[in-house]
Amino acid sequence: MDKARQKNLPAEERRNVTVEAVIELAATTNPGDITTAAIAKHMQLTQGALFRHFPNKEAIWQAVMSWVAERLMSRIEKAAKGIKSPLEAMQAMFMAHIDFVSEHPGAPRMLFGELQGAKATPAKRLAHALLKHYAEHLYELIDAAKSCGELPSGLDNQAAATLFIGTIQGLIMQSLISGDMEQMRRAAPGVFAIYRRGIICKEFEG
Amino acid sequence: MDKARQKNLPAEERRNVTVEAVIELAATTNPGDITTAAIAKHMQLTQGALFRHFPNKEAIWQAVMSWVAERLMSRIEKAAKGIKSPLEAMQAMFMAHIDFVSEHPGAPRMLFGELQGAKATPAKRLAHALLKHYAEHLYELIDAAKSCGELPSGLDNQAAATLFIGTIQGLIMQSLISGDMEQMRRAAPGVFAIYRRGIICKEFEG
DNA sequence: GAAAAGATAGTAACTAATTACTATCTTGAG
DNA sequence: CTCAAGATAGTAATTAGTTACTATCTTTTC
Repeated sequence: MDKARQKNLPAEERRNVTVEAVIELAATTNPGDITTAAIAKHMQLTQGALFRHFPNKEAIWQAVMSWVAERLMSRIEKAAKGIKSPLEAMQAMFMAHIDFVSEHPGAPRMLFGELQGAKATPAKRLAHALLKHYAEHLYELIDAAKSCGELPSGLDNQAAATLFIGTIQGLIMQSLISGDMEQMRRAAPGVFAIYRRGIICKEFEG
Repeated sequence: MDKARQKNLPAEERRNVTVEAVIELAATTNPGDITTAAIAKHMQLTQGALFRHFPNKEAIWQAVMSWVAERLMSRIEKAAKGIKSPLEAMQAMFMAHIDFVSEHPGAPRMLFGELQGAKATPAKRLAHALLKHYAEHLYELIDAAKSCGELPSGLDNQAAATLFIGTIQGLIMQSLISGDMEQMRRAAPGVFAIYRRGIICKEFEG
């Protein structure tokens, strides 16, 4: 089980362990402050040994972003799958996302940290692709909901999608700040209920 | 005007210029990557000279956080002042906040960057205080809105406040990611409209 | 025994902070 | 007013400590 403390792991396994180590470290450490030495120490390895499996630090971050993108999207798509009502699917997607980040607090921190950087690293490109993929999925659901009358056709698609993602990002931010990831799980249902009413309700315009 | 390129500024003025330099740098650079050398270069000063006005780097960050807290809160309070309707006041507050960060993109980056750090620096304490102050202001407005019937008494106060702040944070995040601060200004009204309907609307429960 | 994985011991570049020295401004005595 | 004396602000060079990365030797595994 605890591959992290094992020695002489095959290369691919070692790379996986490295990615997990980074995610774990990112849960409590600012991503920019995570050094290769800290990563190595966390997996009971010497610092130089890391470079047997990654050509440079950037490659490690790329691997981490891939990990996050794959796991997050698969979780979300699995959650929404098979739900006929688009609105219900959106809610399931929302909750699955919250679940994921409360299990892996380091994941959103890596994402945000990477996206905030000015320079266009390969890892940043991966993060961008993830977000784009996410938004497309959302647009489809919103359009489907309009088609079947679950959402009013007059709803501003972009605002609705922006607020969906923004709501999650806001929840994450506030949990990161308070240091309590459970807070996010508790607050999520009430917060989504407001969002839901906001996009459904046709009244009170202006 | 351009005090930044002037030499032999009085100490207080030089400190102000330093804070502004940091905010400007933070607009395009990850706060953690801002070095004292970069700050000094941006104000046409030698690196060592900075430490004639600040005992250490942490003191610079403290000064920056104070700057952000003062300016942001004064803007918001001024915007809400004199508006009788609590709901209208909330909207004015929202827009003032968006205005502020689109003028000073570095400000939220410093805030988030500092809050994400694990260790409790003095700057982080300032950031926490700002957020607490902000939330209190919000709670008062929500309660007032309930009292005068603008918001339903059944509304979940905490969820409403969380989503208010979260919505802003989400908008900021997405603008930071796209690198276009104007996007935030454009998206803000539509996004707030959804939020507004969400907290007003009593229907569609469950 | 050969190849893969890890340990050890570096290096060059960078960072915050310090220091000895210089330039500029301010002030008060003659 | 004037100009020396002190105060203030800035420079250039240097420090100790980190960081990503590398070269070489050792161990493990098949």
